[in-house]
Amino acid sequence: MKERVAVILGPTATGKSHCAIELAKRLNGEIISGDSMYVYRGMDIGTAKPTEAELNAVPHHLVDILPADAEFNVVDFKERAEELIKDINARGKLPIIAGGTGLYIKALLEGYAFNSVDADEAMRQELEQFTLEHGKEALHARLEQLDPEAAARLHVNDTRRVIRAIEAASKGEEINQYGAAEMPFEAVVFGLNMPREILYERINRRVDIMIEQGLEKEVRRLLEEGVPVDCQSMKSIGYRQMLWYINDGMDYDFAVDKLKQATRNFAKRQVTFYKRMPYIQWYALDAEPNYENVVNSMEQTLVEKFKLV
RNA sequence: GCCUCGGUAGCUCAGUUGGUAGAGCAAGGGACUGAAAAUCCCUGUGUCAACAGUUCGAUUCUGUUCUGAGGCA
Repeated sequence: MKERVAVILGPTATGKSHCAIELAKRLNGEIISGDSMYVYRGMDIGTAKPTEAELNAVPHHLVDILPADAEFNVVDFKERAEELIKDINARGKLPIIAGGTGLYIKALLEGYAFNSVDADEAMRQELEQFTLEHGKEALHARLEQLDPEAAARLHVNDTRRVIRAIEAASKGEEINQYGAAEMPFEAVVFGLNMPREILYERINRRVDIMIEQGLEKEVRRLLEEGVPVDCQSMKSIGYRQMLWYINDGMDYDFAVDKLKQATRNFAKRQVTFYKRMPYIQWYALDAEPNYENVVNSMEQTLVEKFKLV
């Protein structure tokens, strides 16, 4: 018998967290965050993390589990999420994954077969240095020697993926491109989306709210706490642009515009990614979404599918 | 009122010694298997301000008009 799991995903600012919490209250659920940035403590405003009250309303997992300078990746997520799903089901509750990180959720639901080669920070730095000195073509040529198939698939300029492929190949493995033959879960996957224009307006508004809530202060506090500017979390949307202002002298309003723009671009990338997840049941929302109806519909679907009482 | 310099892609501009035009940014589309809020790829038709004149042909030259900036009164 496969483990059951409900999922709510969608581009940023569509109201995923809200729906997940409502649904969890009604169906005796626990929420597993499927968001790559919610894991970091102290990064609340810029990640649009649910409020303290919301987090306490229903059990949440994979939120605030790591310091801001820690590393976290899709494999960490997959392992932890699998464990949590099993555990929550075993306790007779419903696991609900809510989040926007497409790769995390896709890898989990489709049972991605990752190879066994861990991220090797030293090697990555060395390869980056090599690229600076000899160029992207030379780096790509190295991969060509080790794994011609991967080299053919990866663009010369996509240094990040080329480095990962070399990292794996140097230990005699390849970057896998396959998942489980069939879905490892009894999953119901909901997607929230809205017309581009409306979504963009919501994003712009949400960034304005982040600014009012004190995003700048949050970033300055992280810096004071010694979080390095080049760590993973500080390169994410919101933090990166605030650093342009704080450390690089960019005009404040310009940085805020760039932040809005980056979020809009991100939302578009998310939607593109979800197109490769054909099992998503989409809810097309409008400017004033009636979340009550959406949650009712989700609840009904889950009750039928999982035969809940 | 006069003089000067402008008005070309959503924005900032380039350019055509007259043969209907191209960069950056924005935007759109796509990829994605251990950094994914990351990383990368592809895509440029627009009354060349309007009208008239010269010309085989005008966005390009000439004139007028509208309009922006600066200068002089």
